[in-house]
Order: sequence, then structure tokens, then C-alpha cells
Amino acid sequence: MFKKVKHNRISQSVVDQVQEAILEGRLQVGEKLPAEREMMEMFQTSRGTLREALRVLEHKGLIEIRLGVSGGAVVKGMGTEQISESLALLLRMQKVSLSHLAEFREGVEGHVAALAATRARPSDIAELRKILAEAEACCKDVAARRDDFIRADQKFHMTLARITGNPLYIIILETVQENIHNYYFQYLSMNEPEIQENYRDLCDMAQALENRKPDEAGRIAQDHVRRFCHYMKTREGLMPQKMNGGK
Amino acid sequence: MFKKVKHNRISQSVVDQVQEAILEGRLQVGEKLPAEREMMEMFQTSRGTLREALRVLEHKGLIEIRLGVSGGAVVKGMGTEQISESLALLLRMQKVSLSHLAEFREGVEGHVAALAATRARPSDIAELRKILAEAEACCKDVAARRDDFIRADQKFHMTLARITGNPLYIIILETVQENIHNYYFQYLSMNEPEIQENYRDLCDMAQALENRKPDEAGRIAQDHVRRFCHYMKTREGLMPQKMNGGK
DNA sequence: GCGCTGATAAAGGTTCTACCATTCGCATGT
DNA sequence: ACATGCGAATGGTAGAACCTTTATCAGCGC
Repeated sequence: MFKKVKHNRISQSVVDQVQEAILEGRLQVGEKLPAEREMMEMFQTSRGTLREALRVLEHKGLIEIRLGVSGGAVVKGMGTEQISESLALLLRMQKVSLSHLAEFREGVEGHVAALAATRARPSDIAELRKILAEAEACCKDVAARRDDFIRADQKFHMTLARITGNPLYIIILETVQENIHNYYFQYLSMNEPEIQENYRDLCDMAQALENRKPDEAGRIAQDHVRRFCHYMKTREGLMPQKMNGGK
Repeated sequence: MFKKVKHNRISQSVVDQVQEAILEGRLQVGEKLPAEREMMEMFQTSRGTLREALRVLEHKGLIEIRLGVSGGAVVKGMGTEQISESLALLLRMQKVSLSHLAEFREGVEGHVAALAATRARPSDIAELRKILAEAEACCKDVAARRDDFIRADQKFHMTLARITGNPLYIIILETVQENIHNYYFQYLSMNEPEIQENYRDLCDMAQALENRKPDEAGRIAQDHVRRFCHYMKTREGLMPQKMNGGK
């Protein structure tokens, strides 16, 4: 008959209001929020409470708080950092494993490559070729430039995502890569043959894109990622200890 | 030559310390943190600062703060809510369109269905059949229970994701569905024939799973989602205004 | 003895005030 | 013209007081 009066936290209410204002566009990216002591009066709340709200908004990635005069909270363009951080936490808490991540990436990359093959413009192909050239340079001196090769590989994949024109793929791949990245340099020991093999994969993919062969591009991408996955799966057993027992 | 002395925020330092303690296992899930006034002395900080830290930890999903005596902060088993929330935020901020969501979903659902087909146990098939029964009931009275059917359809897809055993698929699909969901009830006008057709898709998928036909399951899922996508694409022109100009 | 009721205490939630630290801009002096 | 230094605006921290919520328990009446 009567509804329970729900006492939301005041700070949460502030968070919600500001967040909605940002999402609805009433607060544009780059715009500066009023000073704490002003907002205090606008929201009719105390400074401590208001600051709790600002801290949360900052952590959500919606605002950035700078110090000093002409400092304050400004609306920030969101990136993938927050998602990445949450995913990293889940990984460390062992809620998701590296093989989950790899399996997921395999599926997504396959589809990305296939889509990219149907949409790549000549300028896109040129961009890929340029990255391939960088990668090839790294192949000449594997020992010293292994990390550079991996970076070029990642750049190649992100470019594919960009070619699809679908921001979701960019977001997701970026997040997955950021997290899988940490493992690369620690646990993935690629030697000359593997590097060469991967380089050929990339070349094949670029070729498939140029020839407009979505299925082929997708298959190559999938196999390419699966290989990475396989390299690391063998080492997975010893990772949790290494990751958690840092102390 | 000299490194800049960096003044970390005290609250951030508290966050880091507690987070590390949790990740390293020095604080077990379910364990209760000391009361604010105690931690205040442990960290040698003020209550306001400490509370900012706790608010952040809560928002990260690492702790849960309850009210009243015997309340306080307890270490929480992380869920997927945070990452889901961040992704949803980013999607709304970047105004990711329906066609992008739909295209992405198409790819992911295909892979999910294929994976599920290789891993489904008899009990999983039974669960799917149960959902199918619910959906069939809705088919009898499309006019009144259209929304129920859509909900059953979503439940079916989420179950597929669960069957894969990969939490990433669950997180992603959950978020994508949540976002795509807003469009459904407003812009998707499914009539009897379309509902019937979708129902048959689901049946076919369940059958493909039972028969262990990954490729077939994947193809059906993809077509199934593509159809939804197509229904709505025709109306996409008028959506951005409706979505953003709410006020 | 059973069950309701009110008091009590412990914890988070909020407010207020004061002060510290950082940064920018302007005035001042050389 | 340039360096120096002061002051103001703004976030960061501290501490105390009080309110609100909730669990527990003692006491009372039946």
C-alpha cells in the first residue's frame, strides 16, 4: 500500500545527476564544472559528501580533477581505461582466465578481419602495408626487436578494427589487447620461426583484404590468434602464482 | 637528474593498499574491514579522506559497505557489473549506433552459438528446451505477449553464452543486449510472422546444439540476429534524436 | 515462558570549520 | 624586459560534532 521510503545516499544522487547531465549533453566534454564550494550550494550539501561524489565520477572516467587555481573538475572524453582496469581486476581475481581471453579474442578477430575485407579502401590497404614494412624490419633482428614486432602486430590488428568502421570492435579489441599485453612480454617466448610465421600471417591477411576475400581473411586471423593462444596455454599453469604471489 | 617529488593523493594510496591486500589474499572475500574510525588511526588519516577511498573501492566492486551496527566494509567477490557498467557508459558517451551494436552482436552471437554447440551438456539442452517452451507459449498470443517473447529470446541467447563457459561472452552480450534493448520496445514492430520465424530459429539452434553442429548453429544464430538488425535498420534515421534529446 | 517494546550502542552518513598545498596571475622592483 | 614575490582561487586534509540506520538486549506485560 505504501512504498518504502528509500534513502539514497546523497553522494550517489549527486553522481547520478552529474552523470546524466554529461550523457544528455548538457555538460559537454572539456567543459569545466563549478568549484566545489559553489556546487556545495547548488546541491545543498556539504563539501565532504560532494567530494565523495566527485571522486566516484573521476574514477568512472567521466571527469578529471586538476589542482590549483583554475583547476577543478572538467568533463573528460572517456577511453577504454576503466573497462581495462575492471577486466584486469577480474583476471587477477581469477574470475576470467587467459584462455577465456584468448578464445574470445580469436572469435572477435576473425570477424573483424572478415568485415575489414569487405570494407577496406585502397588507402587502408596502404596503411596495412606500411605496418607490414615495420614488422618486416623487426624480423631481421628478432633478438633485439621482438617487442617492436609484437607492437607492430598489435597495431595491425587495431587498424583492422578501425577499417571495419565499427567503434565497438575498436573498444573491445583495445581492452583485450591492453590486458593480454602484460602477458606477452613476460610469458610468451617467441623465437625466430614463430615470428616469421606470424609475419607471414599478417602478409596473407593483407593480401586477403586486398583480394576482398572475407572468409579467407577471417580464417587466417583466427588461426593467427589461436597460435598465440596456444603458445601461452602451455605456460598458463604457472601464472597465477607468479601474478598473485608478488610479495 | 632529480625525480620530481610526486604527491600522491592520500586517499589513492589507501585505495592501492587495500586493493593489493585483497588481490594478494591478505584480505579474504567475506572478511570484514575494521570500522572507519579504527582504519582512520591505522592509516593515520582523516575520516573524510578515508571515506573517499572506501567510496572508490566500493565502486570498483572490491568491497561492499553496509549500514548500521555490524555494518561496515566487507570484501566482496567481484562480479562482472563494473566492467559492464563501464562499457555501457562508453557506449552511451560515444553514441554507438544501433547498426554498430547489431553488427557486433551478429558476429559474437555466431561464435557463441558455435562454441556452445561443441560444449553443451544434456542438462544445458534441457534448459534451452524449457525456454523454448516459454517462447512458444508467447507465440499463441502475440499481440499481448510480444515483450515476453523478446525477453525469452534474450534469455535464450544469454543461456547460450553461459554454456560456452566463457564469462567474457556473458559480460559482452549482457551489455550489448542491455543497450540494444532500449531500441526494441520503441522501434521494433514485430508481427506474428516475424515472431514465428524467430521462434523457428531458436528451435533450429537448439536442434543444432543437440546434434553437435557448430557451423550450422553459428550460421543460424548469425542469420537470426541479422534479421533483427534488418528490421530496425529501416528506422534508424529517426533514432538519434529520440535517444539524446530526451529533455 | 513468549512476545512485544523501548533503550542502548555501534556503525556508517552528513555537516561544519579550519587549515594546508598547489597553481596561476599580477604587481612590484631591479 | 625580466625576475621575484605576494595573494587569491581551488582542491586536499584534518578534526569534531551530530544524524540515521540497524542489531542487540533488557524489561515489561500477557
